[in-house]
Amino acid sequence: MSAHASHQADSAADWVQRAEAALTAAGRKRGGARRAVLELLSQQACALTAPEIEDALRGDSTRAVSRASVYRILEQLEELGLAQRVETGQAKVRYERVCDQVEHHHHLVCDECGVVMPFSDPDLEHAITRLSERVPLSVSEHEIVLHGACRDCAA
Amino acid sequence: MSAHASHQADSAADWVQRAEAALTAAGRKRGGARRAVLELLSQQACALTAPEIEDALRGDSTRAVSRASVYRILEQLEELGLAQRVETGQAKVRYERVCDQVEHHHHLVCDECGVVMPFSDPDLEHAITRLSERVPLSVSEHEIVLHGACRDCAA
DNA sequence: CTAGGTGCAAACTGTTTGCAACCCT
DNA sequence: AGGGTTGCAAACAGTTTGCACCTAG
Repeated sequence: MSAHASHQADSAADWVQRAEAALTAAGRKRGGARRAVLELLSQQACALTAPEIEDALRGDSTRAVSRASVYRILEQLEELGLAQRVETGQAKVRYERVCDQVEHHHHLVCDECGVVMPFSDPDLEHAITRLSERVPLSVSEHEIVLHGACRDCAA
Repeated sequence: MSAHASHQADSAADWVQRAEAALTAAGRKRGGARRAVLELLSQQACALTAPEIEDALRGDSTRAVSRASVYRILEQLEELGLAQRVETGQAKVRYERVCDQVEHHHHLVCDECGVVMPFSDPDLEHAITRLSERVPLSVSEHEIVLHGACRDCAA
């Protein structure tokens, strides 16, 4: 872990190591399934779904990991802040009417009780608009969700 | 529907009316199920999931609407820009490792081919940070997803 | 030995689809 | 009459859970 040959590879290895350490610190034992998932995630440039992880590990060289384990492992990693969820669309979606009079807005979600509240912010929209022009995608929509604890739950 | 008694009610009625017009313009006929869904959505302050809509219409006074219809109707409304999807968490999620060296980033999703690409923008983060302090939620995380067509698909 | 790790299969929940009946225009 | 609209039920896909067995510490 010396120089700067392959930042990607290095940081990947570092992450696996850091993850193992954090897991141990959290009082967990080692396991082949989790090791395989960590290894796989460490080599990814971007987010994967649980089924994608399951398939990758089953089909590919490495070690096959059962569906249940994949989910349980991801849950652990998220709890320890070693991995993060990313919602990119599809399934378990909410709908609301689009109305000119109800200006464009986004959502606040309380992860405790599940309430969803709307909010809007001009600065944010402005930043998004400018950003949309510099990105390798012909942006048609955008979505922002802030997660946290609502006043009742935070109390 | 004269003055300004209830802005909420007025805009809701307007939306239903506008929706019906748009649907007719798109060559669709009327139907009781869709009418019920429009009515329900028009009265909501924020986003609902399909199951919530189904339940609300079944249990409550109005007209019960079958699951399939709810989904088909929402799909139509989305196509015509009368309703919008909002992802607030849960199901069909992607995971990626959290790594200090890989700075905080968000995602670009091509709605055509499904590719997911990462991006990051300081201005945006700044706007989010400031916003987080003014919102009725103790924000712990945020998520931004830009949807559109990637270069290949847009070509 | 003991608690955590893993696999398997069944249960759930949200979403989609095939098909027949129905109603608006 | 004709085509969009609905409902019902079955099929799907992602996620979760119960239970038995295995394994690191």
